[in-house]
Amino acid sequence: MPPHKLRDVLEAHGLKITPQRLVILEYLQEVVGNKKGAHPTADAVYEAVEARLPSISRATVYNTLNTLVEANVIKNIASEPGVNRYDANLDPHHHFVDTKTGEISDIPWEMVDTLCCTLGKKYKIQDYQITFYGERR
Amino acid sequence: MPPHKLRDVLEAHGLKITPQRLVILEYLQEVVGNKKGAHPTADAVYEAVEARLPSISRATVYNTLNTLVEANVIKNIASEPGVNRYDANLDPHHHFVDTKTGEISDIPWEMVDTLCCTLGKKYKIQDYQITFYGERR
DNA sequence: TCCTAAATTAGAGTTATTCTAATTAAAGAT
DNA sequence: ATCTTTAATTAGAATAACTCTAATTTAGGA
Repeated sequence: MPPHKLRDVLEAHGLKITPQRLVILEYLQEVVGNKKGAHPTADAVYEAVEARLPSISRATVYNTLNTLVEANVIKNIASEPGVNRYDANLDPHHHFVDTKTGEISDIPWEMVDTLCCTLGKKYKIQDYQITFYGERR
Repeated sequence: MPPHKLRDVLEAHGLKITPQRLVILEYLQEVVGNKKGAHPTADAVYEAVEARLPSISRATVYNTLNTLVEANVIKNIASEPGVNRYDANLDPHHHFVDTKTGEISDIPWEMVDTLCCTLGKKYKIQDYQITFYGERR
């Protein structure tokens, strides 16, 4: 995604445009779809952006990630217990965790047949996330 | 579950029977199905068992929870990013996270209609977990 | 009862994340 | 273009979650 587009994304969500936010969002966009490194942890984001903007602080990375999640610019995913990962892919999708390698990949929404629901009577579902655990063939 | 049953569970999985393990497993079994406190974090388990066995160490709680997960006596659940919760309910089920209150409840397997899968060709699925986010009606 | 491997312990060490309070910078108004 | 205000950024301290270490205790088989 070109830089002016990134700016538009931030602006559209009422967020101030700063070099730190641009570089973090740029990185998150870049890794979407990568075989490795998609769904980075906060620390992985810090490592990556620190190379591009050496003055950046850890606190800024954490703050920015939280801000982006709250503004619905990125998502926060719970793929593994105790681990906090981020994902700039907002297309509806699920996740597949390779139990051998730990690699996490996206499962397109359409790949999983309609899932429904004796559920709607008791709960108002805002979102749901399927996490598959297994091995690639 | 009566104490001798708990012993049997540990024994059946090749684990030594210790007072610490009994009290931790007992607690985990007790809270299954509770409206609040089911799916406790390690710290919540520590707080609860420390009242019953004041000499118990945090390290033992962490070690034991890991041991029980590895022995498939309990499960480790990834309901929220960055949070590690434990669940002694081994019946197949999914989870519902109330986005208002944070309360986590079980969704029985049958409550969700058959979910399948253009998936089996590419992936060998060992397990999957659906996490619903929303509000109770 | 004895023996040995495994479990438990307190506390130190790590890692992940948040807080604090001072400094800097974005962007609307002049 | 400059000023002003408010929000963002910063380094480092603080906290939380978890693991490691090395000494001590204990379960359970011989």
